[in-house]
Amino acid sequence: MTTVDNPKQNRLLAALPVPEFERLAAHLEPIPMLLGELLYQPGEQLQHAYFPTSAILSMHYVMASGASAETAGVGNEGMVGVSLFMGGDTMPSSAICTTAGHAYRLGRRFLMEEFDRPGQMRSLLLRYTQALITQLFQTAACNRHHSVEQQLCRWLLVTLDRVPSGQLVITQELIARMLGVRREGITEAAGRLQRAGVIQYRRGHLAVVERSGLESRVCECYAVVRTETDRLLPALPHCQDSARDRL
Amino acid sequence: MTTVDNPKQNRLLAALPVPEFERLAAHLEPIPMLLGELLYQPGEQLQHAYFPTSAILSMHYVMASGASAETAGVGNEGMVGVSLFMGGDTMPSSAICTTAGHAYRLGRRFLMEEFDRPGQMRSLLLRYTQALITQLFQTAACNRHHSVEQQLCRWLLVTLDRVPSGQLVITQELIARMLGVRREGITEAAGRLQRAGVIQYRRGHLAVVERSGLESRVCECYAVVRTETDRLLPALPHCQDSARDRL
DNA sequence: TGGCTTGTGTGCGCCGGCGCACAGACGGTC
DNA sequence: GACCGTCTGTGCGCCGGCGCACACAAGCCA
Repeated sequence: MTTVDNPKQNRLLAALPVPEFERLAAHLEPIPMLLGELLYQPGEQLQHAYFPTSAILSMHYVMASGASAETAGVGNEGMVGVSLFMGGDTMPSSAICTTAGHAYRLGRRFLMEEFDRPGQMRSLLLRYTQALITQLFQTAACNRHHSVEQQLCRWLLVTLDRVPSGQLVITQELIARMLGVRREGITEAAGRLQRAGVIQYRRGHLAVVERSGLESRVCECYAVVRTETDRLLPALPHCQDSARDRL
Repeated sequence: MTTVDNPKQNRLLAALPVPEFERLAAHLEPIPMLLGELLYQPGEQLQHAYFPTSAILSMHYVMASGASAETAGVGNEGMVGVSLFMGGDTMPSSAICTTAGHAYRLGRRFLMEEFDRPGQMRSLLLRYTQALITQLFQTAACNRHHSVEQQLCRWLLVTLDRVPSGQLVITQELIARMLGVRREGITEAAGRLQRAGVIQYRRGHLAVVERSGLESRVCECYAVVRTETDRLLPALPHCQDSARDRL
């Protein structure tokens, strides 16, 4: 973790004009996020919004039967806690950390104050919410129509966009739980990808070797969400540099 | 259609305080909506927001393969056009009318003006957006884990909430396209429901005979969305009366 | 009435994903 | 180095949903 800890690695925070950023900066707390850490549970009143920089968070729904499904992932392009400014306070979903890293959190009160003030923050948060809605739309359709292998490729690509090194620390078991499918299904699909030279893995570690292999196998859903997110949210300034910060 | 045409049959419009409602009322146009009518297509800039009173609208995603899936339905509790005030203007989905009836539309400019003004409208629209997000979450999870029969029951219950008479004009073919499943799958599931005395249908007409039968077969998703929507949005005043307007 | 369109019922074979069971392999720990 | 928990590979049988094909019925129109 040699990454310089900087709120501006989050696309939303980085897009704020100086005065708004300064106003918030005093209240942003850097928080190390651990794998599996629970941010909120269904119906729980959130006390903070979380803006990931290097961490990856995930919004889940756990069914009565215990089966679960990730419905949206959140990386440095977004935040967790839309219900704070949407007015509902709570959600029937939960959020956990799926890749350890850093995030900044902002107290509920400060977020609301900034949201209610005319300025960039509100517009950014709403645009992000629309990107989130797009992701949910696409996940719903993808769950209905696409194969486990396609969904695995999509998940890998999304994760790759957030972890430029392509070195993931994750078990097949966990990926399966995120996608809401069987662990063996992931073993098989990942085996095919490995034999094709697209990825390589060993016990809890997965490396993407050939991104283009994923791109040729993935369903359209990846591109739709990515394009829409890029359309809605400003890019990180010098994003290639920040991607290299870690080297 | 003996229903009195009144914007206040829409839960969002009905919840506005008098001055805000009056300000908007001048710009609300009553629009008859026909079955199958297309409100917008992917990427198309919406010129109006639509607030259904008796019509039912549906947000869809159509995949490259032609397969489609309804991701959210919109009745008199909501509106179509969140992208207008979320700031993205367009969406990668489309919306069509699935049950003929009435809606009120509001020009883009008036909606934005009202949204930018401090008042109830913004808060209501945001709370509705959160309800929509809940619906998308649940649809994604439901598509992953639940059977066609359960999803059919869910769809019928949601529709029933919006068409209190329980007399639907719809073909199995159309239901199948909405749920993104095979027509034969609906025929089989509907056949089981009919044999159990829960519904009754003939060529393009479907009547719910015993609501409790649907409730005992449906998955949890129906209740989650309904509870959350009721929590987030104010009820229609005298809603039982308005439900009886049609008799 | 007859003929046409459109919706519905049913019977295949097929395949993807599930649930279960168990063997092997890896990588920590003592 | 031996041990053990965890992760991964593989082989079943099963079932739900798909795709296709075709028969039949209902309603519409001439």
